Amino acid sequence: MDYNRLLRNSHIFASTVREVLERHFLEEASSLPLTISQFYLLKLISNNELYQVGEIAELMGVSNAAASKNIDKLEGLGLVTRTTSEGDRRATLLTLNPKGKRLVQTYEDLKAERLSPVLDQFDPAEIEELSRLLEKFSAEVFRFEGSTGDELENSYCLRCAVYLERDCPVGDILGGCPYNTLYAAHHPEHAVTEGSG
Amino acid sequence: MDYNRLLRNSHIFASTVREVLERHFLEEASSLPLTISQFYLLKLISNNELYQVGEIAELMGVSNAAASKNIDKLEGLGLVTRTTSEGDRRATLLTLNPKGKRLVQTYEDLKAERLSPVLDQFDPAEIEELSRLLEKFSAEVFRFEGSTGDELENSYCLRCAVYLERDCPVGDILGGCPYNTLYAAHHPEHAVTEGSG
DNA sequence: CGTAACTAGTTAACTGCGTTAACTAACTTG
DNA sequence: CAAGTTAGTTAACGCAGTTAACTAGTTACG
Repeated sequence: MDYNRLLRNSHIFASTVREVLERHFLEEASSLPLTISQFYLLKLISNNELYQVGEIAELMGVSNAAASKNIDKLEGLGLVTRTTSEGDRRATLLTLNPKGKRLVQTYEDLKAERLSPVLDQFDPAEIEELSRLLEKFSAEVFRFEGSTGDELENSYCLRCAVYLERDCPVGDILGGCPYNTLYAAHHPEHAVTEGSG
Repeated sequence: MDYNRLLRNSHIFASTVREVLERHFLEEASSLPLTISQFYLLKLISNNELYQVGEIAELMGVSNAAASKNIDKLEGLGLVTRTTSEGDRRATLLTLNPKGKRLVQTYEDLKAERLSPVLDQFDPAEIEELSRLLEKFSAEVFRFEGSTGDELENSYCLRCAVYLERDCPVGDILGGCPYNTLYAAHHPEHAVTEGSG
């Protein structure tokens, strides 16, 4: 049955992404005992240095306390550095150490290398179509979730900031993705204007 | 860039499946404090009663101890019942109570209802194509993982038994999916013969 | 047959990551 | 400048997983 087949393949795909692309490739790229979450944190900082602890917590969908403890660990491993912000001395800014930069790069390189033969099995048109359908499915799910009465904003965190581009339709439906909001705050000169989604 | 777009959409899709279809729909279907894993356990039993504790542990990719503790919890909630096997008095067989059956059914109904308007946004041909591409991607990832020297069998658990059909190409590549193996043990009369893909 | 080796399951001690609540320090407001 | 707010850390706890030790039942074989 089509419906069951789609559900099964969706589950298997989701598990494959998490277990192989996210967990296993990370384990291969580094012998450090990092969880997927901790590596996300690293990637977030590598995308945009000078995040504050609270911003990181929001992008990861966890409490400040959890973010702080994860940062303790990454700092202990020599991957990131805390600096007190000059402008607001309560705030702690995060930067990536060379060791952290190298780890992120090693992971990205390994993933690209491992995925390359996989993607070679697909037509470019198939890749395009898969991308489109994945995006459409996610967007439609949230569109209808939003119409069942629940508050959509802040009720889900897909931890998508790690991969997010500024014009992400799923993020838009989710009620202004936090990445966009923070990006706008960090780069006021080219904030995403509303309605551009 | 195509590659990044595919990675981003894959991550978002994977998170959507996990956070919405698996976690949120479950929370909506029941106020019981069940984790996704504990609900999988319930679904496994609902697919095939009389599993043993160790079989459940293998299908879920966790230790016997963890499976046993999860069963404690489900038993405490009145969802499943342990029975000592007649044939082998060391073994504990698991059956679903009416309350457990109802919970699984409520979740399935709710998921079908919520997904129906989502799927209406797609052509049947698009659904078909999405299913095919999801399956192909997962299968190709594991095919190449298998060729990098690591032992494939037992190194990943996608917890796919919950959704698995008997002829799953991903399971085959993973080195004989545990579901098939156990299915054959439980139903020797129509075991999947090797080479049947 | 009867002991040795194995197997199924549970329990105990521990780890790791999350939570909320309490706290400190710094900033803002009037 | 005192009152209230905000950023971050720390403490106490919960929950799900692990390995190791244990109990009880089964199998193999001298």
